[in-house]
Amino acid sequence: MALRVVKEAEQEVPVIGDRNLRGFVGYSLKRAYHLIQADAMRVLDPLGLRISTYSALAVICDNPDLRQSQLAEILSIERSNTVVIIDALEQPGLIARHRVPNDRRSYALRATPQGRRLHKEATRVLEAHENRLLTALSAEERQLMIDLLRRIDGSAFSEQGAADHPEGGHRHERPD
Amino acid sequence: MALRVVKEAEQEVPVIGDRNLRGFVGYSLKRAYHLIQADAMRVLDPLGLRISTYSALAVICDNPDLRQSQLAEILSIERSNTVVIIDALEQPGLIARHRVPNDRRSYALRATPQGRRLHKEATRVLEAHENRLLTALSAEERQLMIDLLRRIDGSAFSEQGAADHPEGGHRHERPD
DNA sequence: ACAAATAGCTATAGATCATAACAAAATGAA
DNA sequence: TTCATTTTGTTATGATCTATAGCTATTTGT
Repeated sequence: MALRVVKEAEQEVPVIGDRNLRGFVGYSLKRAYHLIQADAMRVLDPLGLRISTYSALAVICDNPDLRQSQLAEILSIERSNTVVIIDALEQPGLIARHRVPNDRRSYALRATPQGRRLHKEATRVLEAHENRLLTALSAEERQLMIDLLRRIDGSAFSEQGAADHPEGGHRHERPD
Repeated sequence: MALRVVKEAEQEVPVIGDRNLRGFVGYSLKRAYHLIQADAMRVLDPLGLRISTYSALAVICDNPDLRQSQLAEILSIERSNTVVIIDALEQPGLIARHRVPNDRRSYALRATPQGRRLHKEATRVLEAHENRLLTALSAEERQLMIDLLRRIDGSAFSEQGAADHPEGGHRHERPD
């Protein structure tokens, strides 16, 4: 399964692999994310959830009567993408779109009892999944990692970010 | 500017946001990766590169005469996906597929002078991009992050199978 | 009253990754 | 040698997540 060394003469490629790429945070980030994401997908699949639907369900459970735009902002995704996610949660009856008395445009999202139950179970499953994948890190190191990661995407806005990007920045806000 | 507060009476949703999701390393990983990936894509675009093609170009530059399967293994992607990436690099003349004397199945990948030049420039651009996005982290913290991340995807194989490399690397092969 | 902003929605596309199946070539064993 | 197996590159296809543009209905603000 590892690479087969050329047994013949051949040119004997001196492999240094991805050593130089490793200097980039983004590269290691990508590799680690890919591993975790694939396994999370795997363990969520039997529950009928994907990563995006689990995240949305979790936020909705924790923030009753949330609007779809608020959900989009919390998860840093586009409003348009929340629609299909919400659909996927509403269809099996995990959440419900309730009308808001004073605003007929928006919906108040609320998890159903089944939704809350599934969320609980999915959370357990995901905690087991992280414990399985992160055995190489202590609890302190995991928290440290979370803190470091959070400082990355926290600084996207606070560090004079959103104001001076006329175009081509990370878009979460439309100052237009 | 986190959440938009409802201006009217409304139900005043008490927003706790994604606090519970933040307990998962995977969630913060995803957010941070998404930010970095989007910006990396943006800065690579004018050079005609995507993240996947840059990564492949970098590995090919550092490992002359690499085979496509080896590239796949180093980058942890499927062989089938290397094909289109290699195509995208070969078409503008950044790399070339050379025939291998003793094995007519495989190709020896080698970067052209233009490929090496573009790789150098793209690397500078990406370093600037990381310096811009990671201002919240010191150099030591960035290295710490890389180390922590690497321990995640390093442990993916030592878990049960691949009793190969104790040394931090990935699974390549034995140079001997 | 009416322009502007907001909420949700549809359609579509790009990027990454995985899987299955295939042909040509190399390998290994009978 | 023959022949089954493995390896290499390849094609086709689908899943996931994300972004963009444009649309309708509603609300807001002047």
